[in-house]
Amino acid sequence: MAFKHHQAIKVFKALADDNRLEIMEILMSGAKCGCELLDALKVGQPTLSHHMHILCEAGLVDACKEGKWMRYSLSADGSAQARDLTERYTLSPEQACCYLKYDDCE
Amino acid sequence: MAFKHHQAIKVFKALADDNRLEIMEILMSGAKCGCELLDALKVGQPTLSHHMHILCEAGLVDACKEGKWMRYSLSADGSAQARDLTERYTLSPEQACCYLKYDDCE
DNA sequence: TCGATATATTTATTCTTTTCGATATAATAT
DNA sequence: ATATTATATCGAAAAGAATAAATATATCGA
Repeated sequence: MAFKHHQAIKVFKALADDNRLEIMEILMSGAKCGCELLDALKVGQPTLSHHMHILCEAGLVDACKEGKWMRYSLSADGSAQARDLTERYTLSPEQACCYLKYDDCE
Repeated sequence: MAFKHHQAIKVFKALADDNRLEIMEILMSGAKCGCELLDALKVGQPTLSHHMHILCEAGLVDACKEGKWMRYSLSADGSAQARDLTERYTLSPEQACCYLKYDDCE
């Protein structure tokens, strides 16, 4: 990949899927293992594994092995990065007020 | 589409592409017409048109016709929504401090 | 050690997205 | 009117992502 906005794409892509957003929402109530997530979603086990991989690669989710289980939890760093990236690529409220809008537009 | 997280997906998908992030960045310096964007990117005109459609549908960009040109500008509302959505699906700093992390993890 | 459980990997399939070429529309200038 | 410029739409090709079935690995309990 020779993307100019490499990390941003990784994070936004990770968030651009229904199942993965559902996973993020579930993990907000606390860490979960794969089988708990599996119960909550309508996907097969290999598919879940794939989604978790993408969320972890993006840094949004931390995973650690606990015996037989994987313990998945939201990453504070990843969350902070996602917020930073969204701010970087959108208009801040301060910018917005100086941002002229033509009268005959909209 | 029967997505549970419909609007979030639309916004994150819109942001999950290198060319579109580049467009967002360019528009941060002020409104532009299509041909200006075309000069700055390495894509053909129909492709640019497609990307602008996606950004507009997501609400991130406003478009209005000015004679022969389209005038594209960042949307303050869309930007605010993108920030809200990112916050909704990630751990807030306040949550983070109450979010236990196991010692033997990481 | 053997069976059961949790997860990952591989492979193939399907669905979606990106891109381009060709063409259409619309405004402007000559 | 006609040519030119800016943009949109259509159709197809190519690339990428999501899913599932089959299989592999690793841990735990009997």
